[in-house]
Amino acid sequence: MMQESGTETKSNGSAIQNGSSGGNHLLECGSLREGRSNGEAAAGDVGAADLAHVQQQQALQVARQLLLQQQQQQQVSGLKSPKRNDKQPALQVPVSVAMMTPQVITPQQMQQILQQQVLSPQQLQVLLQQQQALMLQQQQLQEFYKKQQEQLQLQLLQQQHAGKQPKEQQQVATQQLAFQQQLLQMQQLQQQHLLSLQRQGLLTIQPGQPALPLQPLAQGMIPTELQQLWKEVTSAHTAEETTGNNHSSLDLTTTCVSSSAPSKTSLIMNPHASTNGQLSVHTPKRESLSHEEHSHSHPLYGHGVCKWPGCEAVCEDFQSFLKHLNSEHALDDRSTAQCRVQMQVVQQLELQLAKDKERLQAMMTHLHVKSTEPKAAPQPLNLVSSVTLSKSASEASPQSLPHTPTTPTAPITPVTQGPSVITTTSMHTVGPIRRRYSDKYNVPISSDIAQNQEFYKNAEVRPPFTYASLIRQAILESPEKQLTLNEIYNWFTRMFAYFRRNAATWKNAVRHNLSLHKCFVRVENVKGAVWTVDEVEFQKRRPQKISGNPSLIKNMQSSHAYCTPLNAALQASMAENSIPLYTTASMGNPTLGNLASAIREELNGAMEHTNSNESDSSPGRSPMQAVHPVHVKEEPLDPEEAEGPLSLVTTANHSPDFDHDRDYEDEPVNEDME
DNA sequence: CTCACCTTAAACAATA
DNA sequence: GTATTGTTTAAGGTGA
Repeated sequence: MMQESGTETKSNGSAIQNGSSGGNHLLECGSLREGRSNGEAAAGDVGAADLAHVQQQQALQVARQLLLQQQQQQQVSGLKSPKRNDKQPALQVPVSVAMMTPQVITPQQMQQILQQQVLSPQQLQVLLQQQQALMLQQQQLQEFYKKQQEQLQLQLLQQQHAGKQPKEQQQVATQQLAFQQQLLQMQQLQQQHLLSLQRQGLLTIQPGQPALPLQPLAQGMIPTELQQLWKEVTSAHTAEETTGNNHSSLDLTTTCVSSSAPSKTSLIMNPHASTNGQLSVHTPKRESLSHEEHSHSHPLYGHGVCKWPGCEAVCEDFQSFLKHLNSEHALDDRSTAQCRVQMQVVQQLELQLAKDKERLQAMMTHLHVKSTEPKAAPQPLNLVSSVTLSKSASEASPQSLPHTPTTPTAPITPVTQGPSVITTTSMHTVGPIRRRYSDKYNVPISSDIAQNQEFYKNAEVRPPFTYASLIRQAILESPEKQLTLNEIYNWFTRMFAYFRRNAATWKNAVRHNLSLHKCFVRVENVKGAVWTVDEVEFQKRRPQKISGNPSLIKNMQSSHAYCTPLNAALQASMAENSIPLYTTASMGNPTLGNLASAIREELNGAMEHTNSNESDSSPGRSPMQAVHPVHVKEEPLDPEEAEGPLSLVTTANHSPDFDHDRDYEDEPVNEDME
């Protein structure tokens, strides 16, 4: 205590400088307005998902053309074997522009929003959710990718065992490489586009981030559409097949002789190749025993249906499936072409996976989120910008260094671990900048704090609540609904990393608020004095502000609009990959589940506010969760209290969504009081 | 512009 | 005497 106060007083001067009110308010004001306008602007992009979808369609079209173009080109150029993936004359320039547009949306929106640097917990929640969704996406993609690989390998080996020349496979692989080259080209073009965006200031890419420029990699096609493409190719094949079989019916097959290297590389590139090879050692052609043994695990057979891409023929049993496989999917041009397309699908998925991984990493990097231990984490580069705060390094939260949004941050600590454990400590924030939305928008403080508990504990984010609200929350969380001043202090420091520094300032504010507001009642105790909350008094000041105020509702909506574009982007991102929208419940991580529920709550809250004015004063699930009558009141309430809107209190009941857990390191509150 | 609210700062007194 | 607690005033910012 003595120590603390010592540092307090000592640090007071500089602390005040750092957190000088004038500058703070300026910043706050700026960020607030920016945020709001941004939110509104973003609200206009609600259709981003649709737009992205349309663009995806366009991109698919272009991709088809691209494919054919490539085929023709290869036909023309004869045996030119595309070995190098890095350099290739650009031939489909406009294509990639079309293809990249959809993906740019998401990170761009994110960046724009993130540029404010003042992230409301909800925003962060959405971002975290997005990250989690991406992880799930990747998992699904990986599974899908595995399956495709298995199919592919099976087909290849089937052909091999059929005794046909390896030339076909070489062709396949060569084609695959060609396609890959094109994808790489598109990547490059996208990177160029990204860079141009960066130059225009549309994107803030921090120089220290190697991952970010790779962020929007080629991602034109989504698996379903690739499947569609597959079908198209297949049907085209079939059509031509009927007409004449001598000529290779598909352009794909006619080209590319070249060396055998490509086929190898194509196999090498796939980590599953070996296992798949093992798996498919058994020739489908021969109805061997081994096949029967593996009948249950045959990648091309499941649920009584042939899983050959585009087939879906019903096979009663495995035997009939084998017959079907040998008859319908024998080694011919069509199967070869299908196999090629399948390879492309796999390649595309691979790229997609890589892209999403990088995107995820870039997102997290941009958010300065580290999954590593906060304590060992090296300070960002820009820590020099705030030498004055270095004294706080000894305090619990080392990351107390504000930085400007434009400042390049940090040695990028690669986010290797799963993002589920997101330690946001590094999102040191802008200490003084704040945004009080919850008080005004009636976002329940209890749920906000509960759901963002870890966030507030680790990140030096100023909670968007007034001191009065926080104090009240602290008191209401206590078992006895009463706290000493010191216990209130402790609650602040325990719950919020932000309040682990500049103690003199905010402690003074706490005391000031306790004394100033009538809603805080000081109760003499045996051991001293405790503070309680007069809920009626506390609620009294709210109605005038909130109830039915259309502008407030508008604010509520605009604040809600923060989520909308992000959700749209999330959905767009999922739509990109034809991955169904995850229910938040499916997210295993409880923290993210909380975050998701927070989002839901916010949405619901917004709806409530737009729908009913009555619930404003005690909105939803009672914003001020526990409207417990104060246990003890020594002094009679002010006469005006009698005329207070008592109805406000009626709806409230104690919802123990944030139960007094425990770790009150402070001595328990004295129970007997005067 | 006004008003209410909020934050920060600071002076001061009472008390442990 | 010092630190803590509590009260009060003032100044400045924000948003309706």
